[in-house]
Amino acid sequence: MRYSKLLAPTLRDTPADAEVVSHQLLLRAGFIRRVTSGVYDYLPMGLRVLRNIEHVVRQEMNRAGAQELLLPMVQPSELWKKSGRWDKYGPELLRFHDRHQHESCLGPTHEEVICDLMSRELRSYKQLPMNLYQIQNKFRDEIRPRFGLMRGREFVMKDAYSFHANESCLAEEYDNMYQTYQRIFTRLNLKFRAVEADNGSIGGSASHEFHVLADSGEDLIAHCSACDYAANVEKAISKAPAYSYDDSTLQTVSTPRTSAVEDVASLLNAPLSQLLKTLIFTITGGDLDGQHIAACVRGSDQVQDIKLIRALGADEIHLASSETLQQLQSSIGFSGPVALACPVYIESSLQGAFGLIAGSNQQDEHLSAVNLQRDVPNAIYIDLRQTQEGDVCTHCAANIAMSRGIEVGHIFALGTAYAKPMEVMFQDEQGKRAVATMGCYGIGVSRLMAAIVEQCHDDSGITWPVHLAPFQVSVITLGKSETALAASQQIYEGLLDLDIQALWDDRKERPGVKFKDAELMGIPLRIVVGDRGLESDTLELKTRLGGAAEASLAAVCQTAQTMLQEMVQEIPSSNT
RNA sequence: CGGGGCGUAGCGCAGCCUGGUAGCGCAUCUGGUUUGGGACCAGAGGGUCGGGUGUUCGAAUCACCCCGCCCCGACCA
Repeated sequence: MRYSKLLAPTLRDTPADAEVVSHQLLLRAGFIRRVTSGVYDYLPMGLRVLRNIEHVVRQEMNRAGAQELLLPMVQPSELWKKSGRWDKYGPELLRFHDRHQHESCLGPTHEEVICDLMSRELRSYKQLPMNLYQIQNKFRDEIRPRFGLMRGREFVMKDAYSFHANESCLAEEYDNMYQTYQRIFTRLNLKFRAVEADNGSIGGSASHEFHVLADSGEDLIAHCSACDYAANVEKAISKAPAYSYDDSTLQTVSTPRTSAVEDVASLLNAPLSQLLKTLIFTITGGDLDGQHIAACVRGSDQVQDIKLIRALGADEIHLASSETLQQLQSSIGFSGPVALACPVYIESSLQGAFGLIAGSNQQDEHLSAVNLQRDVPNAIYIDLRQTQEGDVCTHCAANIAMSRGIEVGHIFALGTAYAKPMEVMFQDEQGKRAVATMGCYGIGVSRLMAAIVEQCHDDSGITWPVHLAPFQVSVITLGKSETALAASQQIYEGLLDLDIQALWDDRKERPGVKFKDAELMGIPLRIVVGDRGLESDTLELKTRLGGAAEASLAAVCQTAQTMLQEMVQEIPSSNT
C-alpha cells in the first residue's frame, strides 16, 4: 500500500474525550473513528489489525475442531420469547418493529438463533458433539459505553456454541475450549489469566473468564500469590481474617447523627472490623420477588452483591427505599439485625461472632456487644463478603492479591438451560428423544484490539506484535530524488514478492513526519531509503522496539524477511 | 437512571464572567525556500459558536428547555 493513497488520518493532539491509552492511540493513529456513543468505524489500518486477530482466533478454533458459520444479526422476538429471555434480558436488548410491525431485536448473543437452527437440524447422537462458531458484530445497548473499543455497543465477537449428548462430553469440550483460549491469548502475545467466574444470568454449571491484566481493566480479580487459584471478585472465596472481641451484655449506645461505619467506629473508638454493617435490599425476580432482606458483613468488608443475588435466586437487588425501612421499623444509617422484621443473611465467617457493634434500628443509636447467636437467632449464614487483598487463600493458605483485568473471553458450561426451552433434541443410542447439553464460548475480538494496545505501547505510539501489525514493514522514502523513489519502489515490490505486507511512505513529507507516523501506527520494521544510504549502498533497517541492521539495496528485502522471522520467534507459540 | 464535567473549523483550545456580529496553534489548499526526527515564509479556504425558545436595538456571551459527548456508580465480550 502506498501511504499517499491510504486513509490513515493520524492526529498530533490527543482527542480530549479519550481517557485510556488504547482509545487515545487507536484514534491518533487513525485506526478508528467514533460514529456515535459506543459505535466505531474501523478505518483501513484498524480493519487490518482486526483481521489479523480474527485470523489467530479462526486458526485455533478450527484446529480445536469447531466449524465456522454466520448467523443473522436481526432476530425475531419469537425465539427470545421461547427461551424466556425476551422478558429477562432488559433494555440492553435493542428491540424494534419492522414495517409489518413484526417484533425483532438485534442480536446481543446467539443462543436462541443457534438453538433454533439445531432444533431443526440435529437428529441423531451420531452428529454429536458439534461445535459451531462465528465472528460477527453484536449489539448490546450498554448503559454506559466507554473507553473506545473496550466497551462498545456494537462490537465484534467470536461466539461458539457446542452441543453434546451428555455432561461428560460437554466437560471434555469445555476443557478443549479452555486450552484453545489459552493458546489464542498466548499467540496474541497477551499477559492474561484464566479466572473462575460467576455464570451470570446465563446459568449453567462451570464458567471461566479470561482476563488481560491491565490497570485500565474494569474488572477486579482475586488471585493467590502462591497457587493457581484466581477468580473474579464476584465469585472469589477466601478466608477472612479472624477477630475476637469481648463478650458482654447487649447495650444501647448513643451515636447522634453518626451513621457511616467509619464515623461510628471513630466515635466509639472501635476498629472497623468490630462493626456490623447491615444493608437492606429489595429483591427483584425469583421466588422472593418484591421481598426485603438484610445482609450483614463486618464494617471492614463489602457485601458482594452478585453472591447475594445468586444465593437468593434473584435477578436484581436494590438498596431498600427509606419508606421500606420505615415499614420494617428500621432507620436509614442505623439498621441492624437485632429484632429486625425481615430475613437476615449474615456473612458466614461471622458465625458465632460476638462483641460486635451494630445499628439498633433506632435513630441515633447503636447496640454494642451484639452476640449473633444470642441476639439474632434466626439468621441465615452465607458467603457474602467480597474478597480483599490480604485475605488468605482457601486452597493453600498464601495471601490473596487483587489485580485489574479486561475480560476478553468467557466460557460457560450451559447444560440444558437453553436447549430445553428451545427444544434442541436428538435421538440417543437407545432411540429415545433427549435434550442436548450445551456449552458457549465468547471472545471479544474488537475489545482484544484495545487490550493488545493497552499492553503494547510506548511514548511514541503502538508497538504491535509482528503478526498483528497492520503492515509488517514501512518503506520510508527520504527526499524526492529519482534514485530514492526508484529504489523505494524496487524494495516495496521486492517485499510484496516475498509476501510481506509493506507500507510505502511515498508522501512528500519531511522525514520526521514519516518516522513519527510509522511509530505511532506501530509498524514493527522500517526501511529508510535516502540518497545518503543509496550512495554507500547501505540501507538502514530499524525495528519498532530498537533493533537495527544495515543491508545493501540488493539484499535489503531478504534481510527484512529474516528480521521479521526473528521477531515472530520472540512471540510465544501456541504450545502452552 | 443517579452524581460530576463539557459542547466554538478535522484535532487541541481562547473568547462567555462584564452582550456589539468569532480568534489562536496544528491540520488542509496555492506558491516559494527547505529535506535523516512532527520545517520556514507568503497567501488562501473552512465555523447554522450542539439545537430551540426567550430577554435585548443587538446573543457564542444572559435565562429556560431539549439534544449530544466524556468521567464516576449498577451490566458484560
